[in-house]
Amino acid sequence: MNQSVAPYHHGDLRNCAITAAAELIESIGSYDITIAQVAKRVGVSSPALYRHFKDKDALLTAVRELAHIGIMEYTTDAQDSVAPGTLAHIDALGSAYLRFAMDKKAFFGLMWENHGDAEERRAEARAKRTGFQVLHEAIELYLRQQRPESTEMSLQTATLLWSAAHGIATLQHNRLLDTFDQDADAEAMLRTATRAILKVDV
Amino acid sequence: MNQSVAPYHHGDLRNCAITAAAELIESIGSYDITIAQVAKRVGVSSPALYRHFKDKDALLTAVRELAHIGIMEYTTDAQDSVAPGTLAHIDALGSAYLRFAMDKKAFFGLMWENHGDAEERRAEARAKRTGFQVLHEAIELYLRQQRPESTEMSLQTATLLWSAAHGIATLQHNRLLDTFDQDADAEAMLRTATRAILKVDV
DNA sequence: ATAATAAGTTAATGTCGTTAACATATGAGA
DNA sequence: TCTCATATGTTAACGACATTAACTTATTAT
Repeated sequence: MNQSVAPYHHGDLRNCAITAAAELIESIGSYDITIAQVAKRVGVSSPALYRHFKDKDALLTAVRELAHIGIMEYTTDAQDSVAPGTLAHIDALGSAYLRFAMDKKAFFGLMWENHGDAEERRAEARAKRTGFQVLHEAIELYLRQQRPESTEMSLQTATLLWSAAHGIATLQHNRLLDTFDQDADAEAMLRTATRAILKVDV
Repeated sequence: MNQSVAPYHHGDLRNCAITAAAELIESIGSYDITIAQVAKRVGVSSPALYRHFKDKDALLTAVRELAHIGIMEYTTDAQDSVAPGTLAHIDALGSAYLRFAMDKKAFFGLMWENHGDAEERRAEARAKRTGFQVLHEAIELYLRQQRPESTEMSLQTATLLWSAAHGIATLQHNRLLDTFDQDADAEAMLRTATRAILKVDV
């Protein structure tokens, strides 16, 4: 049998360690954590974790997966109350992205780091692409309905809009938005960017 | 006398250490360096550096200043060949930003980290604001000449354009642009974003 | 010339990631 | 049920690192 979860001695150390690491990160607001801290939190010795993770980075990679799930939840929730392919839909996706970045600062920072071996990176790229697809589909639908002549640009448009959202989120994350413009409002900025990029008259 | 540079035993350890750290960062393509590595490069013992820097982060902060100077050079060069306040001027600034991000990957990554004590952070915020001012002024000039009715929006416009550039640069830096769109071209994207945000017909 | 101080040295400390060597629990098959 | 291979855990130990302590030497001001 090759069940992915093997409750031997501890029961489920691998998952507990991931959860503990995530909690730790959330509680200290930084992903600069220690194997020893995680081990202590689970009530196990540090080397025990090496039975389940190649190294510290493998543990963080697992936490990054959690973060991807987390942002996907924000995204999914955001879509519940909007009609697919509307401008409101696209706004809701952007807003979810910005809210996740602020609510879960440490996770947001962590999930865009890129360490890990090639295999881990490939897996993460897949997760990120999946998140991107949601935006891409919303935009493709929007363009097909509102600007059919631009439908073929949907991929470029989605990439650009994601970049804008990511830039706003990142700068806000680093407190730079305030530094540049005391009155900056991330959500308003993204709405402006969205309309400009989709060429909707404001 | 209180000369900021005091050439005692070594001559000018402080500056040499900063330079050595920068060279090291450039050569390994990562800002994950070690006090010992820097000390060795300068030919001095590790603790010697603590006569000049409160801690490792203070050294990295000094390197960040170098990085800011570096990006400012790209910016200044970019402005040499363009007429102030033109669209070409704004494009040149954006292009310089993207080129710096790719040419000096490690520095670009380092300069947006925010560690350090409050004092250091304040100093860095000033440097960043100075860089931002260049874009802000170019945009203000552009709007005054081309879209006088939007001149009052220059600060918001500059902040938004910077965000877009930063997002594109960051995603490219993390290899995510390729992940989303195989054919993504950062410069072309930024030009598109610029025109959309400035509401110039393409 | 000398005292104060600036700037360097080696030794030592504590933390961390990681591996080694060893111990024990679990499940599969005799 | 007994036994063994293996999975999972423990403590001890190592090397890298940031940092501090204690000590030494060079420079400057008097």
